[in-house]
Amino acid sequence: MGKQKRKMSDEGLQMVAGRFKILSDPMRLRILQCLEGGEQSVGSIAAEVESTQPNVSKHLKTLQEGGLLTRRQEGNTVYYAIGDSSIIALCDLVCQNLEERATRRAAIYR
Amino acid sequence: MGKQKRKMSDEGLQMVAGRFKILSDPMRLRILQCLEGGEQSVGSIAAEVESTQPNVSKHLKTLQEGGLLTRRQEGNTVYYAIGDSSIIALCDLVCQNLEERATRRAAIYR
DNA sequence: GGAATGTATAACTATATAGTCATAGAGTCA
DNA sequence: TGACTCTATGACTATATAGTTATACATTCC
Repeated sequence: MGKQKRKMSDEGLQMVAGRFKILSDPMRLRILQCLEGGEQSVGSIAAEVESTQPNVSKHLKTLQEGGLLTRRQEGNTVYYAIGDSSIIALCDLVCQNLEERATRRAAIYR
Repeated sequence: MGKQKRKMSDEGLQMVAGRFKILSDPMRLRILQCLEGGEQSVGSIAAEVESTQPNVSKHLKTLQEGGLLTRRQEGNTVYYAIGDSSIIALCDLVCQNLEERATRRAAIYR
């Protein structure tokens, strides 16, 4: 019968949806993009994404609690880094897909 | 310098975030899962996901406008189907990742 | 101790949206 | 035409959350 796919449980769906939800905010994506270059402090991130420190702090918490970031405190400053590189791959996949769609659409209206 | 990654534009980030947002709801994931078996009518979907017809209709609209579903009307009934199979791959990726994380965590507490 | 710095949090506002119920639209069939 | 079926939409409620401002907390340095 080929690959038989079982339906996911409600908790499973909730978890997957939650994962996507974390990635469904432009500011959080900017933060992730910002951390692609490597570990960075909160203040440094806030400056780079051009947002306020409290706002960035909240997003960082969301990302870390979701398991996407690691947190390391050194003295007074806190450094965050990407803790799950598969996330970047995921984003790239979506980007690629959107680009394809755009290209196809452009081709139609050539 | 290896692969030099350019920062995405604000619109780009918005688009990617929007894509993730569509997938960030358990009911919509259930609907997608329901359509993995093939094209189905609105009523049939509503029954399978155990929700009301108006609610399912609204989610279907969201999914279709996001380019994830195709819509086909035959007489009185409307059939939706998965229009972008890469979405399923995306969900599977996340599932896989979550399972790995769970397994790893379980291994720690063995 | 006290000032300064870096981060987290609490309170609040504004906005978005999932779900429900009622109803409109549209197609089919008698 | 009228009854019936299937889908879409409008109005509404409840809930979640992004962003802001002020402030607490913690660490370092004098």
